[in-house]
Amino acid sequence: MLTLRLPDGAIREVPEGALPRDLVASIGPRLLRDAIAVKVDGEVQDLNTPLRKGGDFKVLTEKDPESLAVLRHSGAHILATAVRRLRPNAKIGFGPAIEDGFYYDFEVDQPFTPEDLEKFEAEMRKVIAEKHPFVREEVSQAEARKRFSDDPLKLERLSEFSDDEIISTYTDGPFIDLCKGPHVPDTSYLKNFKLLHTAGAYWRGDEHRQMLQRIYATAFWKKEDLEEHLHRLEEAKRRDHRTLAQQLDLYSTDPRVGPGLILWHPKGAIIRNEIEEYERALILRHGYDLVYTPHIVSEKLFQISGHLENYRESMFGPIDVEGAAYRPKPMNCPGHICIYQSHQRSYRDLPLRYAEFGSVYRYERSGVLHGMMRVRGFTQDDAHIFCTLEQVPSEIDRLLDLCDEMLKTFGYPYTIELATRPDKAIGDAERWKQAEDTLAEALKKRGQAFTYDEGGGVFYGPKLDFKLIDAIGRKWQGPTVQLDFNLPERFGLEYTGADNTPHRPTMLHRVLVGSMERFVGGLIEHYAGAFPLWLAPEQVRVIPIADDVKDFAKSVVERLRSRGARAHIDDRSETLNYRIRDGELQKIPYMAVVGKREAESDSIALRVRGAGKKQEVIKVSDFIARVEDELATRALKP
RNA sequence: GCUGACGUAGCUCAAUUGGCAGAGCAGCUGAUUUGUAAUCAGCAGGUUGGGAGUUCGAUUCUCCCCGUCAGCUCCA
Repeated sequence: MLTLRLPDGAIREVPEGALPRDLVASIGPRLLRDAIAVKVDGEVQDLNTPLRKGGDFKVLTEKDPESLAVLRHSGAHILATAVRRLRPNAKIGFGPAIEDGFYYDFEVDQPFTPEDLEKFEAEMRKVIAEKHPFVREEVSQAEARKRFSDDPLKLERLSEFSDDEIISTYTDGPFIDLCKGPHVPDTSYLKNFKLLHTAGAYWRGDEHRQMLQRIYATAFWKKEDLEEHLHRLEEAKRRDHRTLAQQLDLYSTDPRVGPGLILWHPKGAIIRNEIEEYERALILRHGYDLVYTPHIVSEKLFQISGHLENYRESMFGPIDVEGAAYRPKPMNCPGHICIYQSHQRSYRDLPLRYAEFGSVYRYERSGVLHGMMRVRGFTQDDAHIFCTLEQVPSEIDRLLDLCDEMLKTFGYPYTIELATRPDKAIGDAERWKQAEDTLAEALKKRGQAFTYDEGGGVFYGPKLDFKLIDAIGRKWQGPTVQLDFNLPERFGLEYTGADNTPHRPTMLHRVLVGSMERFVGGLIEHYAGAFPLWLAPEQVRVIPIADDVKDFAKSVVERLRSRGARAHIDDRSETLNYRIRDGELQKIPYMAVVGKREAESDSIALRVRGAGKKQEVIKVSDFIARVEDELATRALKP
């Protein structure tokens, strides 16, 4: 007998092998109707899988988040069912639920076209209407091989099962799949879904193996949720930094320059420069020293650092200089280390914090390049902190302050992950544990919530990853702080301690924005191109209604400029409506319309971006004060 | 790098089965002097991404290269 504990504390005893369906029915017929699956001892299983263990027992309905993954996984089977009907020769790969939906991989002679997707979707609706039950069977290896004799990909997976593993198959009408489940009771449960796109995907994610055709799709319980999801995809498209950057004239690329290399236009450069100036002031306040290091350096340096050994394939090739090999730098750390080593260092010098907006070049495979987000040349706001082991906690504490201040300025909420020892790691386990604990301690001490990213650390040390959450809820890579055991060893870094003997300093790598290119790209999407005043390339556009107030308009521009605002006049001989529209499309934060009335009272009719016709007439002096205040505080909103 | 799709004026897009490459916006010139999201007219703008091939004839068909996009893989 199995003992099951229901959420209300009630205890049920059922014989081993009993079906959850029957137990749910005995709790209530209404509950059975709503039941999608059950959770036993923390594990989700479907209603028709025999119970094998006792423990906490919970019936999952549409309300439980776990049930959505079950629905989506079943959606993948239904997709495969439809594909198999229309393309009987398609070999099936895997079809799991993923974060926002599900996919299924097929091996086919002819790749899928968008028209195919429409047909598959129509066929899926038929399968759904036919209301095939998902039937689970547990079978022997031999029986399974028979059932999947025409599916080489499944046979490959079957060969990996150990003898004591349960092999289960699921059928829904005409389709059978090797699958451990769980599934919804029948195909009619899938109501709100959409096939999204196709793409190639390597079999088992291995680029040396054949490429399968993947169909991505999504599904939700409620129609509104599906629509909201599709709307979110639209919204992401609307905010695409590549489109917005073109409209706003922020950057471009040029095949003559080379793919993945960004040309910052004047307006984009203003944004970047504002960020750099802000950050420079910020880090000077936080005790950093600014340094500069060369863009190409002798390859020998990267032999010492180990970059050549570990990242050779993503470094640009050597440049021959009088017989010596030089490389564009992929990292700034070796240069900073050389500065450290330019003197003998005392414990009194530490911590030393070297910061640089360092441009680095990394070879990225052509297929991964993406706007400003993934490029071959970018500028890191890089810094390296050299300190004693004892100073690490206080340095981490400082860094957390720094990151928090910066992320608030840009209006990003964030979460923190502590990435621990990866499989491929140097240094002993003891040291890793100690370093991880140091980081965790520093976080806990200030009551900072964080999660662990097990095995996510870099080979030379654990790290803290800040994940930014943007305006439409997407996560982005934010600041990172890494502890490094490797480079101080490799370069033989030393400082003289109070005991007059040499000691090895500890090194922290940290970036705040990371790649300036990626960060600005992210900001474009976060703000949907409508930058807060301090970042806006053009902050105020002054629009004289007619030529007779042009001089007054010019004086308004001059007064704004003299207080540090980026103001321009739009005195083109276009209609007022035309110029207003242009200003809105360019997402200018403030438009100051001036006519006779304003000129006579030294005021402006202020139009705030996005506020439409709502406008107020204010004195020029008041407006300047308002702008100055907003700039000084780097206000996110007017 | 791989799979698939795409590449026509600065931008967004047209162009029957292979038959003189077009529009809107932007630009320039002129007129218009405007009270809160597109004033009117004229002009100019192209080796149809590059190269080769098939053809009487290629934006259209074939091949190679370059680039872009969706993914896969990768990301110190």
